[in-house]
Amino acid sequence: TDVIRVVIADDHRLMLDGLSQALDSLPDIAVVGTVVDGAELAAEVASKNPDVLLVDVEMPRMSGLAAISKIEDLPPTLIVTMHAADDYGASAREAGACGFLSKGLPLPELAASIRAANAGIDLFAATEDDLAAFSSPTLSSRAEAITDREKDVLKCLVAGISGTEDIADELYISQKTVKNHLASIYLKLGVNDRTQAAVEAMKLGLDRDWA
Amino acid sequence: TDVIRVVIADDHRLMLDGLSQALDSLPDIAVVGTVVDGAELAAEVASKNPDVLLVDVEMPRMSGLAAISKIEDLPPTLIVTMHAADDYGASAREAGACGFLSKGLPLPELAASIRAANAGIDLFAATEDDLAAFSSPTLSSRAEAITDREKDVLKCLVAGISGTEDIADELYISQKTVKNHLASIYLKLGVNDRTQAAVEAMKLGLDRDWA
DNA sequence: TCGCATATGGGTCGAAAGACCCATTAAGAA
DNA sequence: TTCTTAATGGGTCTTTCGACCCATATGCGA
Repeated sequence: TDVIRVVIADDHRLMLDGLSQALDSLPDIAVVGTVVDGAELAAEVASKNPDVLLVDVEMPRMSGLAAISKIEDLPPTLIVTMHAADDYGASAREAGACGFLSKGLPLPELAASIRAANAGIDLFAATEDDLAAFSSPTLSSRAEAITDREKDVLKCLVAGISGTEDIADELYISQKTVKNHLASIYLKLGVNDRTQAAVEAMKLGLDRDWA
Repeated sequence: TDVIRVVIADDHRLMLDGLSQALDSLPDIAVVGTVVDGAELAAEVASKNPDVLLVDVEMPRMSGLAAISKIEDLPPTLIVTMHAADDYGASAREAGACGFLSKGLPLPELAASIRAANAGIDLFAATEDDLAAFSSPTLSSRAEAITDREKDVLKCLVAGISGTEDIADELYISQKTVKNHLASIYLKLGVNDRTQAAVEAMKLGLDRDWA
């Protein structure tokens, strides 16, 4: 599995920059291009050839919907809007979009939607259960085996709680149990000590993605 | 100088999450709290005690301006808005804000504004030149003091070389010298062991920036 | 019902880490 | 020149870590 290449269009730089960096920090998503104006979108898509498009409806000069309807070979496209209502829902579908999202959505759900769109799923027809399947990043296989409690221990590590006793206090378990979880983490991540485990966890983005 | 602790209020989760992560990734800014509703802002400010507030004007239930006017001991506060115009400029100043920004602003300029606000500067009275002084991150003074050789040791840590002996072999120095460098790193980063040092190094972006 | 994995816990023991004391050399800055 | 700092090194001591052995309860799926 390769990273998902995304192009974002939004006239608000703060939204654009913020989203870019947030999505880019996910291990399985790469923002390969951004535009502040619907009129530039077609050219950007042509040159960058992204896997998924993220387009704001409300844009000066040319609306998001008008912009995407001008694009040939439109990649899976998600429309985002300020407004909660699906005022544009129908027209978004007509324009060729495969999903319609509110900016009120939490970031992890946007990420899930991007992964779903990339997988060719029509978000208009999808249920929440369908989306749930894409909620976690396509993790490296090793990390998938990490259990909930082991994640808690890793979270302590990246939070600066590195001593066995401190972790035990934080999680309300005995020091022995902490050691057991750590030993099991070492096995699964292929490392030898908690320092390497913490570094691996951060590299895999485990400090951002898990709940 | 310590990191600038920021609380963000915005009803759009995407904006909130995106901004949080983007700002958090800067070495000198930490997002310590977020609220989706103006009504919750006062409580969050009271509990988190941030250095700077970032507040969206447009919010349901309680507007950003109404929210901050209710807060006692208001920290330096920046108002952000969707609209380019300074429709609210005057009222923002009245409400106690020290700056008024459009969401059309690029992220680096927002960061500069946050640093300026933290320094007690009134953005309403500031010129572009004043802002320029804050364009680069106030390098966490702690990290500045890290010497070349200490950086080498940190690089080993984030590269998965965590054992004293392994580091010594990698750098062609004695184990004792490694321990000395580590001890000095702990002092400068304010941590107690190599695991926390590795995590801090990655959070500060030291794994990307140094040659 | 019979596993199997998860999560919890115990103990022992050798190796490693970290805290404290210290010295020497070389390079710059005052 | 003198003073500071970085970088190298030594020794000792206590605490912690990680490896290995083990047990018990729970829940879930075959």
